[in-house]
Amino acid sequence: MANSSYHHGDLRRALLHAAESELTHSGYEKLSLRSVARAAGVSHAAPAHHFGDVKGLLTALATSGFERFLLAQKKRQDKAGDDPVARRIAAGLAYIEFSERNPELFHLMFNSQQVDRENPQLQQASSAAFTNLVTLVKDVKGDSTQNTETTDEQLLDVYASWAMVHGLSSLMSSGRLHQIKGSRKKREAMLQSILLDNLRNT
Amino acid sequence: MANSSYHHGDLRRALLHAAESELTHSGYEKLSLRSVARAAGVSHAAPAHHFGDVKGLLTALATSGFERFLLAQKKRQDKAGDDPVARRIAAGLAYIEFSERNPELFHLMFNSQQVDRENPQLQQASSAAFTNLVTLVKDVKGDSTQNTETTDEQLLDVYASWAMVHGLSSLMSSGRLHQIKGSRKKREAMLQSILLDNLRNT
DNA sequence: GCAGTCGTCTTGACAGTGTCAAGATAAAAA
DNA sequence: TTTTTATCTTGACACTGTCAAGACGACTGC
Repeated sequence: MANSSYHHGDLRRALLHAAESELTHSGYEKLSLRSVARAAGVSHAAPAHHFGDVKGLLTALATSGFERFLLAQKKRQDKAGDDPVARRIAAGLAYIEFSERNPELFHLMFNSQQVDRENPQLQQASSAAFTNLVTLVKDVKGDSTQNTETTDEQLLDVYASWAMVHGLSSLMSSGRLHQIKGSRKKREAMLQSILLDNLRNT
Repeated sequence: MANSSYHHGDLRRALLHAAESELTHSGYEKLSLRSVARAAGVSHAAPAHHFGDVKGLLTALATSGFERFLLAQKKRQDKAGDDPVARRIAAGLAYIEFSERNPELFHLMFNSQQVDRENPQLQQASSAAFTNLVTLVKDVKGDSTQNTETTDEQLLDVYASWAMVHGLSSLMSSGRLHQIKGSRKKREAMLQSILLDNLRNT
C-alpha cells in the first residue's frame, strides 16, 4: 500500500525526488534533511534509514546526476554521427547544457565536499563518464586502437579537452560568460567555435 | 587596549583570520559563525556586528581572496617579462597555483551560493581580476589599442582562454587530473604545454 | 575634567538543524 | 499463527544562525 502511514512503499525514490526539487529550488548548500522529509510527507528521521546521513543523500543525488549526465552526452554524440570531431563537440555541448540546466546538481557533482567520493556507486557513475570522454578524445586523435592502455600523452589531450569543456560549463552555469547569450542556437555556435579551436591542437 | 574584554581592537581582522583558518581546515560548507567567534575568543554574536550575517563574512572572505588572487597573477606575469604569450601563461599558472593552494577559498570565490555577488567590494575585486585577464588576452592577440572597447570577438578569445585556465584550476583543485603530478616544475611544464596550445588558435 | 553619545561586544532566547536511541507498526518468513 | 525483520515515528540532544536587550568603554563636545 502506498499511502498507509507506515511503509511508504518507495520512500527512497520519493525522498530523492523531493531532494532534487529542493536542490534546484534553493541550492544544495541549504538543502535540509528535515525539509526533504517534510516534502515527502514522512517524519524527520525517516531519511536516515535509507541514506544514513545527509552526506548519503547528497551522494545518491550526485550519483543519479552523473548517470543522467553521461546519458545526455551519449545521446547527443550518437545523434552527431560518425565524425569523431563532431561527436566530441556534441558531447561537449551536452556537458555544458547539462550544467546550465542543473547548475546546483552540477556543482554538487563536481565541487561539493559533502558527497562521499569513495562511494562505489558514485565512483562507478563518474568514472563511466570519464571513460566515455577518454574514448571520444582518443577517437579525435585517431589513435583509438581499441583496448590499449591510455598513454600519458593521450591523457594530456583528454585533460586539455576536458578542462575546456568543464571550464566553460563551470563559468557559464555560474553566470560569468555574459557575452555568450541569445538563442540556444546562437550560444551553441559560439561554444562550438571555441571547442573546435580547442580540438585543432596536437 | 587589545586585550580588555570589551573592544577587541581589531576584531574584524581577527575574525577574518580565524575564518580563513577554519576555511582551509574544514571547508567553507562547514564553516560556522560560532566556531569562528570561539577561535577569535569572543562571544557567539560578536561577528554579526562586523559582518551582519554569515553571508557577510563569507563575502568578505571571498573579496579578500580575489584581491590576493589578482596580486599573485600580477606578480608572476610581471616577472615573466614583456612577451605577451609568456605573460598570459604566467598569469594562468598563478591562477591554477592559487586554486591548488587554496581550494576551499577558490571554491568559495567562484561557486558558492553563500556569497553576495552584488556586494560592491566583491564586484570591484573580482572585476579587477577580470580586467587584467582581458588585457592579457588582448595583448596576445596583438590588438591592444589601449583604451578601445572590447569587441565581442575579443571577448570570445578571452572566454576561451579563461575557460581553459579555470577548467584546469577547477579540476586540479578538486583532485581530478591525476596524471598532472610530480614536482612543481614538472606539473607546470605539463600545464604550460596545454596553455600554449590554447593560445595558438585563431 | 566631565557628561553624554555611540560603536563595540555579551547575554539570553528562539526556531531550526543533523543525529542517535527507543519504540511502534506492518510486511514477510517460519 | 507466531516470529522475525525492515520500515517509520517519537523524543531527546547538542549544535547552528539570528535577533533583542543590555553592558561596557572609547570618543565627543563642553
